[in-house]
Amino acid sequence: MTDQMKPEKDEDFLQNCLYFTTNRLSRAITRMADEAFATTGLTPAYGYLIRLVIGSPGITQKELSEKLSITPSTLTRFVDKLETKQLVERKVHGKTVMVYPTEKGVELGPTLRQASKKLKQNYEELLGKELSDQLTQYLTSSSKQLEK
Amino acid sequence: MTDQMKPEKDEDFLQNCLYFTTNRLSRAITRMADEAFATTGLTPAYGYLIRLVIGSPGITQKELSEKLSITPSTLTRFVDKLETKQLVERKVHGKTVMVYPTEKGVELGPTLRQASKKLKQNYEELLGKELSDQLTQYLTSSSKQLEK
DNA sequence: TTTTGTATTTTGTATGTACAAACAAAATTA
DNA sequence: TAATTTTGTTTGTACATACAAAATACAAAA
Repeated sequence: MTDQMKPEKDEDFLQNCLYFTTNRLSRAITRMADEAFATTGLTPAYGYLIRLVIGSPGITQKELSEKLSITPSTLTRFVDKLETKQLVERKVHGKTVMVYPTEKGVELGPTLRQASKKLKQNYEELLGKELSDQLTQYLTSSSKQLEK
Repeated sequence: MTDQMKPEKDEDFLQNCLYFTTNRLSRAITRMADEAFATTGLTPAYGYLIRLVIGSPGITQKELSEKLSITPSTLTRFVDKLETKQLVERKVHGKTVMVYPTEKGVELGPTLRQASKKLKQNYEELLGKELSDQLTQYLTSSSKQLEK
């Protein structure tokens, strides 16, 4: 296993970098996810946000931003948009804001779960269930460690 | 191993979704990468682009967008900015554009490699070399499969 | 009660990125 | 050679996202 056997390719520094490879996959999977969610009228990020709200009506924005691992400012914009579409509503309670699903929001729940399911089927078909699961698990644990 | 033993948590649908987990890690590692590259005056994406140009002077935009797995339109914007900073220059050749590093660009090379190295050290410290390497490899092979 | 601190949210601004459409050059076909 | 198709690039526009600073509101101390 000498150096002559595996010549260093020019672009290896890309393939070996976690930053690059993560973002590369992010672009690919986001494309797939957008497609799978096209029928819902929402992008996947919003879909997941609504599902959290449906699952815990009255959840605060703080909690939402933590569960989604996005910054509070981003969350504010997301909720703004969902409120405009009348899928959720805010109730201010002192300095915290609680978010509730509207009836229309609740009705969207099954459609959203459906889209998630289709997305999962799509990528599992390309990657295999093994790799998908393994990768997903690694990603979660790595995120937790890096977020500290 | 019955259902009572592992109660489904509300937010499991997030943790189990490759779309979500990938983007979550993407946000975390991008934050780290931005820090590591702060000294270079460029964000990591631009840094890698320059390194490719230094490694293959005259590389076309098409090739660059393929190696970086970004769309041609995004690449155009990147090269625009690097040209403004006088780190690369374009030479139009028919309908293709060839990109060359300027002297200033070449000089930046070592600094960029340094930053990449520091980035890698940083995340390996948090994740361990094992996991980092394994994950990176999985990410590359998954991307290849999903990009088809 | 006023002040001072702290936590939550919002706003201003910037970046990376995509898609679709426009454009321009080259290659193919008639 | 003229017309058509393909390929590479650019531009317009939009979205997810972040950070830093401002606003808001409660809590604790003076």
